[in-house]
Formats: sequence, structure tokens, C-alpha cells
Amino acid sequence: MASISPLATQAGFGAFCEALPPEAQASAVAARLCAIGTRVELARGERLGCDREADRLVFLASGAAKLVAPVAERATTAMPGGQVLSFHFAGDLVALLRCEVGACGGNLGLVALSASALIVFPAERFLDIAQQDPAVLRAVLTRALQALHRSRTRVMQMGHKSATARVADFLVTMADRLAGCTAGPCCFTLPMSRRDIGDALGLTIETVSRQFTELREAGLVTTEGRAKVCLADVAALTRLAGRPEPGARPGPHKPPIFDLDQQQG
Amino acid sequence: MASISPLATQAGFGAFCEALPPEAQASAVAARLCAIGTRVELARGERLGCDREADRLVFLASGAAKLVAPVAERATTAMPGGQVLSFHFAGDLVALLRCEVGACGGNLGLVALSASALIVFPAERFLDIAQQDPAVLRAVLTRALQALHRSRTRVMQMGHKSATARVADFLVTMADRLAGCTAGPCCFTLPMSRRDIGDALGLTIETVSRQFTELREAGLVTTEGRAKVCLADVAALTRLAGRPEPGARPGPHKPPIFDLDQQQG
DNA sequence: CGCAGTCTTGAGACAGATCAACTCACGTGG
DNA sequence: CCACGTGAGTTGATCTGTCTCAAGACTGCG
Repeated sequence: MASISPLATQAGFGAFCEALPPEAQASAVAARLCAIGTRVELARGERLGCDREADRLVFLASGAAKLVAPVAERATTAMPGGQVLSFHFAGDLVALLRCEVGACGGNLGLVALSASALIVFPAERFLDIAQQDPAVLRAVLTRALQALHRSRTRVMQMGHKSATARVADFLVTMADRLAGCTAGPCCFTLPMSRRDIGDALGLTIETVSRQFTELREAGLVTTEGRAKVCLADVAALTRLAGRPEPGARPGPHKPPIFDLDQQQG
Repeated sequence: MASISPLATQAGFGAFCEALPPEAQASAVAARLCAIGTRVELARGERLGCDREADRLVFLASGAAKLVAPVAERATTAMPGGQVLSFHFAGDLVALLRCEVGACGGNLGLVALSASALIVFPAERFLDIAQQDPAVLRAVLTRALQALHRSRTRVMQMGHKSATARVADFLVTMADRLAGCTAGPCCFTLPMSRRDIGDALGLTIETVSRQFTELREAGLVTTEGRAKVCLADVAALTRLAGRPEPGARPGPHKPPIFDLDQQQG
């Protein structure tokens, strides 16, 4: 079972503070945020559900996790673990909507792909405190916009992309997130199963497997064991993924697109 | 062409201020935000592109619009107007990423579905000013999270839902947003074409049309002319859409799920 | 009234899902 | 250390839903 340690001095909080804007790291706001956080450890496969009443903000201090939504009624046939909405890695700030059924299907959960350390915050109180330091609040906003950007990109893919393009895009994204690599060759270990990949991409496990085989035969990818993959040419995969190329400009990422809808209340 | 009126006293700014938190409406922050906004009117079909250098924040004072991304290279075959990322209506705050090619394909655009009045802000300066009033910044964050919620919901749909479920979900969403209706019968006028719907749902225009026909034959939908639709039973469509039902609770919407990724820079 | 573009309907093609073996990696216990 | 078993992954054959291509019908506008 998940073990809970209420001591704010434990490992994990340090990583959280480092993720805050530099000028806020030693501030009272940082301390107060830590004070309302609860450290949780999840073993591989363990699940942190959402709260019934309140939204939660979860900082992933270490490890890897998937955000899942239970599949509505029957969907098609498969999908035991529910739809995978996104993958998360150390340093991510994830949020779990309260359980009341929302458009997403409510009852979201964060499932550890590998042993993970989390800091769980009540979202409402977190934002109340963060609001006192505009820099912190803005940092949270920036992350929200990045998440939105990723999600939008996802929508485009799911919209009308072939299985090959989706898998290629997935690999390119993972190369970036897991190995910090956006061009050339690179190797890394995937923490998630083929089933997770399929669930995230809207493909079956068989189709994912076939795509890996094709990429292998094309010489773009080699695999070792279940999890280790080496990409021969990230740029080529990016092309396959149907993404407009990052252009000549190297350098890190562009900030996000965003789009903020109206509350209809 | 789009006409630009730099006078901050014009219509549109009022709607913008009303969208701010009550306590901020008469504040200096509100006035300073208006001061950096530019009013733009778009006729049906006109396009507001993104800026080359800076992100833009766009408040949709009146009308309806679609956010589009140019389709990468060739995609499959069709999609003249590019992929539709989202639809927006009066009161929405939309943002346009700078043109530099991002993962979304860069070069986003906002295309008016009907005559619209917009207020365009430079995002950077907008946030600098908003940062001085935590309530305003938090309001922006709230909207971002709602947008993320919608986008996530979208991902789930695109992931593995049948054409029928997608169209049903689309109609339910529009009933909510255009007629404020979440159950029972309701009528409204769709500002977008079948092509736009298809582009947004990742379906062809023909498939969308066939789904409308099926829903019509099932007695769930009647249409009048091209744009007017009447839904006989929103709850039944919600079920068809594969969404878990909103439950017995009536009442307005739940706040959003969210999920904030890490900056990898 | 007639044209142009949108929408609808139909027939055939194809990508990916489904069902069903089979193989392999990896952890266990002899 | 190696045989073994379990579950993940791969591969193959078939089936289905959606796209594609091709007419046709309607809406709405000039």
C-alpha cells in the first residue's frame, strides 16, 4: 500500500521547492506550500485516486506515472486500465479533478509506472497560498499552458494521424522528455508497457507492436528487452510523425500555445 | 479586411471587463489591461493569424470562431482549412502562440465563424499586468484549466470513440455552450459548417453527414435548414456519446481537472 | 430563376480492430 | 545455474468502420 509521511522535511519537498521560481524558493510562501503537502510513495502499479470532494494538485518528485480516466461504460472492448490521458515524469505537477463526474468521466487516477514519490496538495488551498506570490501563481499558469499545449498537440494527432505517425510522435516525445534529445540518435528506457502506449495513443496493443516492428525493419529503431529502445534518427522520426520540423533553430522549447475558455456558469 | 479601432472606450472592452473578477473590474489593473488591448472586428471567414514574435491573448467579445492549426504537410488528403482545435464563443479568452513552429505546427489562426468582435492583447504584457492583481491572474489560470479540461476530454474522444459517439458528444457540448442546456430537449443554431465539425472531430464531412442522418432516423435530432438543430433528448445523446451521465445533480458545471507538465528547459 | 456551394447518399477500398496462436523476456524455485 | 511458468510481446487471418471517390439533392443567394 501507499505509505504516507506527513513530515514536511522529507525528500521530495526539496525537489518541489526547486521547481518553484528562484526568488520564491526560500520564501514563506514556499514553506507554507510545503506545510500543506503530503508525501506519498507509490510502488509500481499503485494508484492514487482523486478525492471525492476537492481537487488535488500532485507534484511528482521522482518516478513516472500515467494519468488515467476510467473508460466510459464499455467503449469498444478493451482498455482494462482505462484511457491514458498523459504520462508524467519527475518534476511534473499533475492535478486530479475531484471525483464528481465531470466531462472527462470523473474519477481520474494517477498510476505509478515505476516506484514514485509524490507530494499531494489540496488544490484550493495551494492556489490560495500561491496567490500571495504572483511569481508562483504565474509559474503554475505557465505549466498549465504547457500542459494545454501538449494536450492540444495530442488532439491534433488523434484527429487524423496514422498509427505509424502516432507511434513515431510518441517516441520523439519520449526521447525529448526522457533523454532530453530532439535530434540525432538516442537511447532510453520506456517505463510504460505497450498496453499503456496503446491506451495513450488510441491504438491497440497489437497495432503498436506492428508499428514497432515496421520501425525496426526500417532501421529507425532498435529494441533491447522489453523496455529499452534506441532511436537511430530522431529527426527522421519527427518527419514520420508528421510534425513540422523544429526548423534549423536548435535550442530548447518554445513556450506554449494556449486557449482559455469561458466558464459557462 | 479586419478593421482596427485603438480606442479603449469602444464596445467589447466592456464585455472584457465584465469577465474579470468583480473586485478587479473597476481597478487600475482592469484599466491598464484595456489600455494594451486592440479591438479587431472580423467578418465571417476572416482570419486573425498569430504574431511572428509574441504570443497573443484574444478575448472574444462577441461572435463565434474556430481555432485552427495548418495541417502538417499532407496529413491524409483533405483538410483545406487546417485542423480545428477548438470552437470559441462570446466571452472566451483564446491564445495564439507565436508563429515559430511549435509542436502544434505553429502558425495558428483564429477564424471567425460569424461576424465577431475581438480584443487582442500581447500575452507577455497582459500577464505582467495581471500579475499585479492575484485575483486576475488566478481567473486566467482558472480559464486555462478549463481549457485544458476540455482539451483532455477531446483527447479521450479522439482516442477511441466511434463516429456516432463523437458527433453525439459534439451536439451535447454545443447544446451546453450555445443554449445552456444539459438535459431535455433543446434547439440552437450551429455557427459552423459540417466541414468544420468534421475537422474538429477528426471525421470526414461525409461521415458527419451520415451520423446526422442516423440520429435523425433515431428520432434524437431534427434539423431545419443547414444550421438549425433540435435535440429531442440531451441525456440520451449524452449516453450515446459514451460520457458517464452528469448524475442526478443538476446545477452548473464542475470546475476543471488539470495537469501541469514540467518545463524541460 | 438559376447558379454555386453545401449537404446527402451510394459503392468500393483500406487501415486498424478483433480473435487466435505462438514466442520471448524475465522472475521463481528447484 | 538452469528448468520452468507467467505474463508481455509478436505475428497472422479475418472483419468492420471509416475514408475515398463519385453522383445526386438541397439551401440560399444573386
